[in-house]
Amino acid sequence: MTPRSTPPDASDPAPALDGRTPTDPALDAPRTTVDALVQLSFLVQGMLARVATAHDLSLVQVRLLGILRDRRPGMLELARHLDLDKSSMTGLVARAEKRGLVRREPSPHDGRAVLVALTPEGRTLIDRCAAEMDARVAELTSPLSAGQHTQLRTLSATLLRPHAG
Amino acid sequence: MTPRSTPPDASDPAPALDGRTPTDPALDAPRTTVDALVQLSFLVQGMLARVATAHDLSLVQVRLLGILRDRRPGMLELARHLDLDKSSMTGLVARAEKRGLVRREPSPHDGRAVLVALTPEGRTLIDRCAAEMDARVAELTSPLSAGQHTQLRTLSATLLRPHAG
DNA sequence: AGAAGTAGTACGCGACACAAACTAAATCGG
DNA sequence: CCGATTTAGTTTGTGTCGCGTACTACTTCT
Repeated sequence: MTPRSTPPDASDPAPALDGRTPTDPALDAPRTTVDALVQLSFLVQGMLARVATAHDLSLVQVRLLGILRDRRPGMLELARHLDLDKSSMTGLVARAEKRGLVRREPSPHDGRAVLVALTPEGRTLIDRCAAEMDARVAELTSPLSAGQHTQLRTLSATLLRPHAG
Repeated sequence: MTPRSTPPDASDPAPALDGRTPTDPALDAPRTTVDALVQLSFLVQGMLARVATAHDLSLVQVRLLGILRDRRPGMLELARHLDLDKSSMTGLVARAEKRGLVRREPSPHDGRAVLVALTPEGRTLIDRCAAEMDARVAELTSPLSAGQHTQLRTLSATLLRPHAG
């Protein structure tokens, strides 16, 4: 009864990659680990997106402000963090700037570069938004026992570790 | 050494809600369960999005085609599944139709309704795409032991159950 | 038959993302 | 020091996406 060393279900034919919640009345638990991860990611992202739009922000803008909480990067570094083209940053930052959430300042060391920083209004907004997101997701995990919390953190760490960078 | 009964970290002040992978060299494991879930969701969604764009599809289009794999819903039902406004469906389906991935047919029972179905080309594409997504995410979970696979499925089921519907 | 509800579309708007072309500043090789 | 190259960022144009509003056509209720 040794656990087999191959993942038990990676070749299942029809994973639920559409992000919908199955409507089957009885057995709607994910049948494969892949399904579990995909469905979970859609659930979490949906929550985050809902909170973001409640604050009149897109998810990308939340990520932008979130990065700026402890950094003052240039446009290119921002683009790398957000996995966007540099040309996409211009509009993104411009819109945030027009709303007074963000400030552009010239780099002291590089005449080409622009540093992006949170304004006090931006900080207030992202803090409020992050707190609410935290609350929502915390509520999601509330049915878990303390041991399950630990399990989930451990599993996530294992999955995230090879992708740090 | 009994595990405490309160969730250990739900009130941590600064969760990494920006979806970036921490760049700290040493300790980059998520410190809270919420962080773990959020980071994981961004990682998975990023993978799915990359595969989708590799097939010249958006994530929403993949979800659309995914739903149609085993259904032939009307526009309104599609909108409900995708959490979109019904007016957003028109364009979405129209673009997919223009690419020959999807077919609109009148409902036999309701003169107003339109049923949306996959074309053979659409089925080929979504199958290929889903298989690749499955492979990517399966690769992500490959460092997990068989027991950890089960753990993750169980945890996900617990988290997803209250949100089925 | 007439009133009310429902399914879908049309249109206008803005956000978002990319690619390609461009400007300006830094850096490199000689 | 000077020209060539690289780098940071913007501009412009195109297309997707999503919403709200208004509209049409068909059903359903009474």
